[in-house]
Amino acid sequence: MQTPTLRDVADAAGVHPATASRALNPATRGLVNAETARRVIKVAESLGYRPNPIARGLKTAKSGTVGLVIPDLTNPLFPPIVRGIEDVLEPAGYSGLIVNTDNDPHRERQQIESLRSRQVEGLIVATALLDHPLLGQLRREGVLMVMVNRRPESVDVPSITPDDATGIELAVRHLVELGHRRIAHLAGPLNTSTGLVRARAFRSAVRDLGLEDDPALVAHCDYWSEDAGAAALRALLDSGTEFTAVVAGNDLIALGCYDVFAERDIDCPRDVSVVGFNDMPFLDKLRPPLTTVSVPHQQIGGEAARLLLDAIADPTRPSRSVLLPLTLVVRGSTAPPR
Amino acid sequence: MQTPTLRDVADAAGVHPATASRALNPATRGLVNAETARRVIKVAESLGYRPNPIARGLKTAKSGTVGLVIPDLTNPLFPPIVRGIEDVLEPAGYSGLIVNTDNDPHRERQQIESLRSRQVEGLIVATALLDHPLLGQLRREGVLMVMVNRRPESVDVPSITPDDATGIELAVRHLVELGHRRIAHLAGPLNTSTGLVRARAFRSAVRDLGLEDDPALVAHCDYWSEDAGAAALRALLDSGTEFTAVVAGNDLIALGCYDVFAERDIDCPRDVSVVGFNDMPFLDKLRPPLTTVSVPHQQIGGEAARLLLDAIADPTRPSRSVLLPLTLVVRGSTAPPR
DNA sequence: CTGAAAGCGCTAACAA
DNA sequence: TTGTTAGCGCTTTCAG
Repeated sequence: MQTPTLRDVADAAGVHPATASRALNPATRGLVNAETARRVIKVAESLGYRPNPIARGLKTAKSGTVGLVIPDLTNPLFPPIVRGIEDVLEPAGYSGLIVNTDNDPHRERQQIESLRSRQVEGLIVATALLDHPLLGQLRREGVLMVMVNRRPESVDVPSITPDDATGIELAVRHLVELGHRRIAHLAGPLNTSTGLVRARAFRSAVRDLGLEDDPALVAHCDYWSEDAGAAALRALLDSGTEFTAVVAGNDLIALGCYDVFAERDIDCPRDVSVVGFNDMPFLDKLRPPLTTVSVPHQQIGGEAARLLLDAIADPTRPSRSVLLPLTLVVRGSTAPPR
Repeated sequence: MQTPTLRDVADAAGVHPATASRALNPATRGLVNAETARRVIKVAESLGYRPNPIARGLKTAKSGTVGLVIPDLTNPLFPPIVRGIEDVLEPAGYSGLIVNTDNDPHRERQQIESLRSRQVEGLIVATALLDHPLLGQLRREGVLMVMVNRRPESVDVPSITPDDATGIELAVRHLVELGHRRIAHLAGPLNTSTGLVRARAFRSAVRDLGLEDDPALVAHCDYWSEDAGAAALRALLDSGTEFTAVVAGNDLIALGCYDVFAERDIDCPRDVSVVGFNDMPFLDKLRPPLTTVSVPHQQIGGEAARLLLDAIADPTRPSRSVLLPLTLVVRGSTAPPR
C-alpha cells in the first residue's frame, strides 16, 4: 500500500477530510470536538499517516525550506555555520537547501534563482562579495534575507557578524602586552567586507595602543588562502620592513606564514609571532600551535537562522542585526620578541 | 505583482495553460507547434516566469529532492562528500536535504521520517552504524537508498566505498619497505564497518607481507577521535609491547598519537612512525606532516549521487556497488626505524 | 462543531 | 496541434 493520505485517514475515521485536517493540525484542533479529534489522531497513527508538506505548501504558499547560500562547503569556515543553522531550523519544522557559489557571481545568481523557484521562504547568505547589485534587487522583490559574516553597506538587511574589530584589537593588544612594537598585518582581500573591516580595525587598534601606524606594515592578500598569505609575507620580508609579529587576516593566511617560516628558516615564535583569525579545527595540532581569534561559527549560524525565522513569522518587523563577541585563544605561536 | 504562474503566461500568450506547460517543458515541447512554442517561451521570459517545482511535484509525485543522512557536518570528512553530491545533483535539477544524526539511532529515525514526509525521492546515507534494523525496513518499504563509506552486510543496497583494505595494505607495505617489522594498529570502533574492515585488512596485510601477526599489536579505540586515539596509544605503550610504527584507523586517531608523543617526549618519526587515514585538510601543516591514505571524498559523493539518480531513473535496475581506489600520501611522519 | 466546495500551480489523459 | 477536464494532497472559506 502507498503512504496513506489525509483522505484515507478521514475515511477510516468516518469524518470529512476537512475535519481530519483540523483535528491533525495542532493550531486548528480547538475547532473540533475533542472526542472526534482523539479518534482521528488515533486512526492517523495506526495508519502511519504523515502529512505531505508539499501539498500543504502548495495551499499555504509556505515551503518549509530556506536557502543557504555559501561560497564553498569545503571551506572549514562553513560547516559549523551550516550546522548551527540546521540545528535551529529543524525543530522549527524547516529545512535548509544549500548551494555553493564558489564566489562566482554568475553561479550565485543562478543558484539563487533556483532556490527561489523552489519556493524557499527566505535566504541565509554567507557569500562575501561586497556591493552586490543582486542584493538590492532581491531586497526590493521582497525576498527575506539574513546576511552572515558581513554587514551590507548600502542595503538594510539583518545581519549577524562576528565583532571583527574587537577581535583584531584583542590580537594586537595581546602582542603589545608581550612587548611587540612593530606589528605587521597581512590583510585579506579588500573587496570583501571582512578583509576591509579587519584591515581598518588593525590600523585603529595600532594607533589606539600607541604604536606607530606605518603603512609599510600592512600587506594585502589577493585571496583568503595559504598561497596568498605566503606571497604577502614574502613580499613584506623582501621589502626590508622590520617587524616582530604578524596579525594575519585569517587562519589560512597564517598557515601561509608557516610555509614561509619553514622555507626561510625563521623560528616562530622566537623570531616572529603570528596570530590567526577564526580558530579553524586542528590549529592546536600545528607546530607551533596557532594563537588565533576564535569565532563562534555555530552560534553565528544559529543566530542567523533565528533571525530569518523571526522575519518569516513577521516580515514587517524592523531588521535587527547582531554583533557577536569574540575571544582570543592564546597558543604557542606568540611570544615576547627577542 | 506576485511571481507569475503558468496561467499568467498562457493568458499573455493567448494559449491554454496546458499548451503553455507543454511548450515550456523541453520534454514535451515536440508536441507543440514550433511557432507557438517560441511565442510562449518568449512571453514566459519577459514575464520572468519560473515554474513552481512544488506544484509540479504534487502532480508528478516527484519532489526533486534527495535526503543526505550524515552523522555530523562538522566532521571534516563530510563536507567534501556533500559537495561532491551537490555538484552532481544540481545539474540534474535535484537538491539535497541534509540532516545530522550525531550517530544517535533515535535521532536518525526521526530525521529520516522527516525526510520521507518531505517526499525525498531517495536517500544517501553516510552514517556508519552497522546492522541497522531501520535499513532493512526502509529497503522493504521501497525507499531508494545509496550507502556511502559502508557496505551493508545483510541488505542488498548499492554502496560506494573507499577500498579500505587496499588502503591499509598500502600503508603497511610502505612501512615494511622502510624497514619496520613491529607495526601496531590503532583500530577504530569495531561496531562501525569501517573500523572492522580496516582492522581485518591490517591483520591480513601484516600476514601477507610476512610479518608476525601479534594480537598485542592491535589496540581498539572507542571512538574515531583524538582522545580515543591518544588513550589507545597510551595503553599500548604502557603494555610494554614493542613497536616502531603505528597505522592509525583514521587521521583523528593519528592526531591523538601526536598528543601522546608530545606528552611523553617521543620523537616522530625517529622513534615511531605514524600513518593516518582519510587525508583531512591541513595535515601537511602538522609537525611532522602526516603520512596518510588519501580518500577521494568529493568523488565518493559524486558517485553516490550518480548511483542514486540512476536508481531514481530506473528503480528496477540491479543495485551496483562501487569500490574506489585509494592512494598513499607520504609526508614526514614516516621514516626508517632506528 | 462539521461538511461542502473550491483552489493552490501544474501536468496528463482524453477529446476535438 | 491544441483545448478540456480532472486531480495530485491539503487547507480554508463558507454554510449548515
